[in-house]
Amino acid sequence: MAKFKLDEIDHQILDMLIDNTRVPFTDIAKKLLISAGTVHVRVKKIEDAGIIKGSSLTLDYKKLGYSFIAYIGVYLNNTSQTKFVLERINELPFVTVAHITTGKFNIFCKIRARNTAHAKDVIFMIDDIEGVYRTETMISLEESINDKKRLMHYIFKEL
Amino acid sequence: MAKFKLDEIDHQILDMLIDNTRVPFTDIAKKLLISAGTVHVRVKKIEDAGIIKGSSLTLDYKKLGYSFIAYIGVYLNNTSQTKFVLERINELPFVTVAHITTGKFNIFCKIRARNTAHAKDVIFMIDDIEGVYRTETMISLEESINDKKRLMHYIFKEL
DNA sequence: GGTGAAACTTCTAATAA
DNA sequence: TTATTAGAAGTTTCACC
Repeated sequence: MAKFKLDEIDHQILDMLIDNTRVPFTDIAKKLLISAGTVHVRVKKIEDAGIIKGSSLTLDYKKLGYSFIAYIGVYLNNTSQTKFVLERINELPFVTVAHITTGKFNIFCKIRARNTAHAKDVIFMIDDIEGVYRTETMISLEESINDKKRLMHYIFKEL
Repeated sequence: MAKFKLDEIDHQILDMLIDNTRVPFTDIAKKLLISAGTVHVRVKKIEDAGIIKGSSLTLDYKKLGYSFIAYIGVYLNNTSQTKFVLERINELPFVTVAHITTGKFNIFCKIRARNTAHAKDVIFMIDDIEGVYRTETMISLEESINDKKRLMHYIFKEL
C-alpha cells in the first residue's frame, strides 16, 4: 500500500467525524463547501488506507456502575515469560489494556471494575497467573481524559 | 434522572453499535426482529440517559506516524499541588490521559508520540511543571487492547 | 481529482395499536 | 412500549467536467 497523505480537507472531515461519527456527510459537505459525494469518496479512501480502523461508542461507565479504574504493574519471575503472561492477562475480564514495558515493571495493565472488592478479584486473578512474581496497584482517584480531537489537532499541525 | 435499566434488546443494540456506529438502524432491526422505529427510540433513550455519551473514530496512530506510547509516573514535591499539576499536565499536547493515583506516584499519565525524541520533549515539559519533583517513564514495547465489545459483554453479564 | 443529479437507502416523528 | 407508515433526509454511484 502506497503511503497515504491526508490533506487539509481530510483533516477537517476527520475533525468532524471524530467527535460524532454519525454526522451526515451532507453536513460535512456543506461546512467544507464540497459535495457530499466527495466526502463519501474521501472517507472511503481514508478507511481503505487503514487510518480509520472503525468507530465506537463513547459510553459512560460510571452510569453503568463501573467507576473503578486502576493500573497494575506486574513483576515476573523471569522475563522470558513476558509474552505468555501478557496473553493470560489479556484474556481476563475487566482488563482493558495491557502493555509490555521498560522500567520497573515487566507488564503494565489497566483495569475497570465496579468497586474495590471487584477489583480485588481481578488483581488476584493476575497474581494467580503462572510466572507472576508480584503486582503493584495504583488506584485512579480522578481521571482526566484528553479527547481525540485535541490529539488529532496536534498531529495535523505536525504532519 | 431516574436510574435507567438496560434490557437484553438494549444490550444487543449497543453490541452492534459499539464496533460500528454507522450500522443502519434497519440492519439492527432486522437482526433483532424489531422495527427500525423501535431501535431509534431505544437508542435515543440510552443517549438521553447519558449512557451513550457520543461516538468516535478508531484511528490507526501508527499509520499516522505516532507509534510511541509511554506511561509517566509523576512524583510531586507536595501533595497539595496535585490538582494544579494535573491541570498543567492535561494541557500538554500528546498527553492522552492523566490520573491522580494512590501508590508510589501522585499523578500518572499516558502519552502518545512520534518517537523517543518526541517523547523526550513531552516528558521534559512535564518535568518543567512547577511542583513536579521527578518523573519515571515506562515505555510501552507492545500494546494489547481489549475491545470495548468484550468489556461490555462482561458488564452485561453482571448487570 | 471534483460535481451534480438520479436512484436507492435510511431516518424520524406522528399515528395507531 | 412497539409497529407502521410516509415524507424528509442521507448515501452512493456515475456520467461528465
